[in-house]
Parts: sequence; C-alpha cells; structure tokens
Amino acid sequence: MKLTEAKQQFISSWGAFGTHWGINRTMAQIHALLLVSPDPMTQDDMMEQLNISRGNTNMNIRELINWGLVERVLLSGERKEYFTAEKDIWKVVKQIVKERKKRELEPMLQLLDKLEAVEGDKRDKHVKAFVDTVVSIKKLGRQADKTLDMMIRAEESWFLATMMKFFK
Amino acid sequence: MKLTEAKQQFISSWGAFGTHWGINRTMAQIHALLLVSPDPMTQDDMMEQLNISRGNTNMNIRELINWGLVERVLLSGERKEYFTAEKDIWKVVKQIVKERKKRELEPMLQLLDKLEAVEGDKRDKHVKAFVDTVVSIKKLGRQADKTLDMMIRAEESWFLATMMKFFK
DNA sequence: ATATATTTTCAATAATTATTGAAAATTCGA
DNA sequence: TCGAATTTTCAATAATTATTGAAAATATAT
Repeated sequence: MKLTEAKQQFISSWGAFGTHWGINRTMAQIHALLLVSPDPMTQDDMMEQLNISRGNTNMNIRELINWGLVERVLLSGERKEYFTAEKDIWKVVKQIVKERKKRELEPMLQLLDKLEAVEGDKRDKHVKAFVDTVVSIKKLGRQADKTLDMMIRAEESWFLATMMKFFK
Repeated sequence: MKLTEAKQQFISSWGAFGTHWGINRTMAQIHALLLVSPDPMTQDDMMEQLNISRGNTNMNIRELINWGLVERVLLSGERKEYFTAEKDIWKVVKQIVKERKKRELEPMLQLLDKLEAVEGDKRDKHVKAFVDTVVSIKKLGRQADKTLDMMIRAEESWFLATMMKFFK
C-alpha cells in the first residue's frame, strides 16, 4: 500500500473510531492527520487534505487545543499559524483520560453522592434497589478514579511493566 | 430528595453520560431505569416511565440484549415479556469492555497491522512519521487489549484489591 | 496609519441520527 | 384454527449535530 492511501485509511478510521467515543469525526481526523505529519501544518493545509471548510477546521483545531492534544507552533518568518500534535501516544492517552475524568467521571461521582442520600425507608424494595445500585456504581467509580489518577501520574515504561507483570 | 426525583435525575444523567460514550440517550436511559428497578418491567412500563414510543422502546431493548446487559424474563401466567438488567456493576462493566474491545479495539489493531506495512523508504520523513505513529499506537493498543482481557477474566474483589495495592 | 493577510465567529444549511406510529408479523390462549 | 394480545419492523418525520461560507475581528508588514 502506498503512503497516501495508508494515510487516508488511517485518518478515516480514526475519525470513525472517534465517533464511537463521543468525539466528532472532523476533530478526530484533524488529530489523525497531525499525528502522522512530520511537520507542523497550517489551517489551509488541513482544509486541503481533508476537504473541509475554513470554519470547520478552525473550530476543531481550537477544540483539540482545549483538549491539550494540539498546540500552536510559531515558525520564524511565517505569517501563518502552524499546528502540531503531541506524538507521544502515552501522553496523548493520559491527556484524554485526564480530561474525560474531569469532565465526566468526577461530576457523575458527585451526583451519585447526592442521590445516595435519597429519602425513604430502606426496607422499601424500591428505595433499596435504587440505593444499592447507586452505591455500587459509586464504589466502582471511586476505584476507577483513583486508578486513573495513578495512571496519569505514571511513566509509560513503569506502567507497562507493571501491567505486564500482573496481567501476564 | 424523594425517590421519584432521584430516579429521574439518575436516569437523565445516565442518558447524558451515555451520549458522551457513543451510546444513544434512550438506550442508556432504559438501562438506567432497569438498573434501579427491583422488579422486571414490560415494554409498556418503560414507555410510560420514559415517555417514549413503542418502537423506540423495542429497538433499544433489543440493542441492550445484544450488548448482554438486559435479558428477557418469563413470568409464569403472564403473556407479556418482562425484562431485567444485570445488577452487578462489575459484570456490567466487564460486559461493556468485552463488547467494545471486540467491536472497536480489535478491528483497529488489525488495521494498524496492515498500515504498518506501508511501502516506501523509511528514511523519508513522511514514511517514518507515519510508521512511527502507527507502531506506537499499536504497541499501546496491544497492551490495553491484554490488560482488558485480564480484567474481563478477573473477579471484582481480586481486581479491586490488586489495584488498591498497586496504585495506593 | 493603511492595506493586506489571517483568524474567528456564527447564522444558515446540510447531514446525520433518533423517534414515532401504524402496519405487519408473531405468539399464544381458548 | 381463530382471534386477540403482543412484539417487531420500517418509512416518514423530528431532533440533533456538524459544516459551510461570508462577514467581522484581529494581527502584521510596510
């Protein structure tokens, strides 16, 4: 397979992959494009390669910057802005985990705390079923939260070695 | 907070949560409703409680069954079908991990294998950047695959205890 | 300061995805 | 076997989400 075709496939399936994880297709595609590009790119480069509009490109670059996955690069003597993606996949994963933890897991755990305190007699099976479910989700969620925290702090090599040892 | 309100909140935020993870709102809400219900429910019960149509209810129940999260229950002397959700959250998580691994991670790893074999001189920086990215994603993906496999096989108590020890 | 290049915004529109509801199919009791 | 209850399907429609493109804002060179 030629490089051009391989890139196309990578970008397109990274985009499809993204949509299964609540990330919009274009954002994932821009990210994929930058991941496999040796040099920083301008918005115009991306527009051309992905066949998308200027507005779309701009909005999704901004979003990738918000996620901490892409950053602006200043090239001396150039008027235009250039962008580049973090290439260290371990860092990319950690960054995504960090953001999703903050945006989704933590608010969910807070809600569950509130819901656990529901009024009513625990001997009522409706109350009991509700509280039991909430408590068990919370328990698992808290453990996930801690584990992810640790992972965010870990070095890739240490993490992989640990996993390898335990789950061999 | 009253039980009814707490249930509403739980169902609605579980639905919103789902949409961030590529799961449609209704499917997540039905799942939430069943999770907190002490007894099996009929389609009509769900339609009423969630204010959704018969077709929508039916399609999403089927989908939950495909995911292995809900099952049909036969109540003797009843004509209608009843449904119930797995209440053990650890089993629920394992089931979701298992399915997503099969549906998404494994196909992605297969694709990456194919893409790694791209033609071209590795001294060309474009080829090199592409292959490097593909290889590093693959490496991490394979480790994730193994780790998740292990997790799927593990008992909750063992898994949590292990995590606790290591990542304390 | 002005002209020009570049980025950003956002209302309009398109594309995608979810939902409805009624008809068809199926199940099951009598 | 028939008929009512129940489930399933799916074309039509609604709701949501993504994308465009042109105007406005901003930045920079001269």
